[in-house]
Amino acid sequence: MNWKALAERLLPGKYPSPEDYEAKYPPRDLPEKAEVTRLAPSPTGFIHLGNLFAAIANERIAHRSGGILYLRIEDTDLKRKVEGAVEAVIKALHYFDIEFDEGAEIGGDETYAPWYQRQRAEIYRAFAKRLIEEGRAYPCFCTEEELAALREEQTAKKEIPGYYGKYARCRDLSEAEIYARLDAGKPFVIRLRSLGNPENKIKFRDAVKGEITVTENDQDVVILKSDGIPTYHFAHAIDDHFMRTTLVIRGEEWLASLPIHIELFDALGFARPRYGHNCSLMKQDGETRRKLSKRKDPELSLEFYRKEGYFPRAVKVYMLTLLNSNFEEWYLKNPEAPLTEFPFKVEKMGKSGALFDLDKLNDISKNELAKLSQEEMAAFLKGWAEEFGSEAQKAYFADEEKLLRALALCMGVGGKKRRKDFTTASQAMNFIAYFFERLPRTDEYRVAPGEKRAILTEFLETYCFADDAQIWFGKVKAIAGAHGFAADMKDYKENPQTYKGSVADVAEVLRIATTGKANTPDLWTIMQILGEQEVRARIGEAVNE
RNA sequence: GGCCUUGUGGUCAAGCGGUUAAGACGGCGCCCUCUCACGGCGCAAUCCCGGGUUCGAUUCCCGGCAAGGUCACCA
Repeated sequence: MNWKALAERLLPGKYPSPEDYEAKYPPRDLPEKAEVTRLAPSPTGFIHLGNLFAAIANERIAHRSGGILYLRIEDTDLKRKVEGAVEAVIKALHYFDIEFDEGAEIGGDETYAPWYQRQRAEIYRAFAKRLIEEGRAYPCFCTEEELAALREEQTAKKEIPGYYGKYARCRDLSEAEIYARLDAGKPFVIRLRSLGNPENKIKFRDAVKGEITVTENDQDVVILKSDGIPTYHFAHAIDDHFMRTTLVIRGEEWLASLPIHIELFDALGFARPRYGHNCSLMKQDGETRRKLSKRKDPELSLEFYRKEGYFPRAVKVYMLTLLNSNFEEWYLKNPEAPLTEFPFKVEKMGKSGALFDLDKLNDISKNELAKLSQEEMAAFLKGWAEEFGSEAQKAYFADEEKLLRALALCMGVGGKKRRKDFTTASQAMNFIAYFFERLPRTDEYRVAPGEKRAILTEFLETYCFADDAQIWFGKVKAIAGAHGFAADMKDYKENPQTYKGSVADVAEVLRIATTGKANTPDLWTIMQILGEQEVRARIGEAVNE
């Protein structure tokens, strides 16, 4: 077999040599321990938590080590392409403070460009041609139907499905057979001629899993599709070699194809990068759990968190607690430190998939929001309201002074005694809404309508808008006493039967009348912010309601 | 089914031959208290199973079992 001639027939023309490429994409000039990592999404435009999860790991590893994080777009499958997807990825990750050093739509060092695989067709073909010349790759003319039939046959016979060994029909086609098909214009793909034997086990050190065993590959995988575009496996080997990736952090779904990649790197004569296969985020699905999926879990898209108004740092903190088991402890000790100071370690990454826990995220969110200053909170809420809020919510920001007072006095925002009532911007907006609008009552009065009217009327008649909280509450107590409610809680608890209720019930009437809700922050403060006129108006309405 | 990975409370997990088996979330209870929230205190709850090795296994070995992943001209 004249492989050289066949290679020329299959991929005609002159291509640069491997040495040319080595010179064109030289090793990066970086400090010794620096890691080059990458994110290599396909441009579907859909990013979810799992992508963010991996992105944070890659980003931390690269930047903690003084290395590079780049963005490569795996657009070899046209069917997956969505317009504007790359920008969407960059924007979504930017929201979580993940910045690339180079890559698609980023630019940076042009040495390793282009970062779209479609634009790198030449290099893949050059190496495919090389493999054919060496007899390590060959054309395959099998049609999809033939392959499907083969798979069926193998499955029926309970054999391992795939294109390998005796099933690799095009593997040993004679020269005459090959040229006959070529002359007939039959389409073909290029396959790797695998030299592996699955009986052989390889010990492999994975950066996150540790020592693992892999089985040698024996599948003659497709490296160039019939349109001349590489498959993932082939593109991965070439790109990660020439983009000089040092550590490939990727989802563990890739572990199964690691044998292919090992053989490909060897066949190509490239030194392998190190690999770290991180576990995937899981979701409880009925009785079992499964990997988060794009199809089934739209609520786990990053967009969901933006819409709800989760604070980006909170999501990041949660991801970090799942990513590095010692992060949580570190964060407890260093609540104010920038996240970038955490000594992120690949080895500390979990080996088994964690169930996504919304309760935990919510807890973190509350705490993160409670750390914001008034200005930060206002800016965050405003940004959210502008994009996702109702007209009314946008309007809250018109009265900035009231907004800041409400935030500070009632929510404790900016102070040391913080409330943690809300986990998201949308909740926060609902929580402060009664400062700006007269909301329909959401809670029922517990006291009888007559009692309610009497209490509210007396509140309006007596001077109850004192600028001192103690005096104000003294008045409320007085009203309670006058109407047969216990003014003192201890009294009430000791002799509940002597009273109609307690001052708590009286306060609740006032609270519902002015805010519509039975549960709010300190009522006196709320009244101060609303102003006497507004309070009188609201209570006046409530009397006759 | 083959191959690979993983198995500590409901969840995330520390631990790596001898521990009262950390901590966090959630749950429950108590305290604080005009409601809620915050805060404080406390409680319940875990080493997948079976064999070894060992004076001693959650930790090491083997075998089960279970869960997850993967077996495309998709990534």
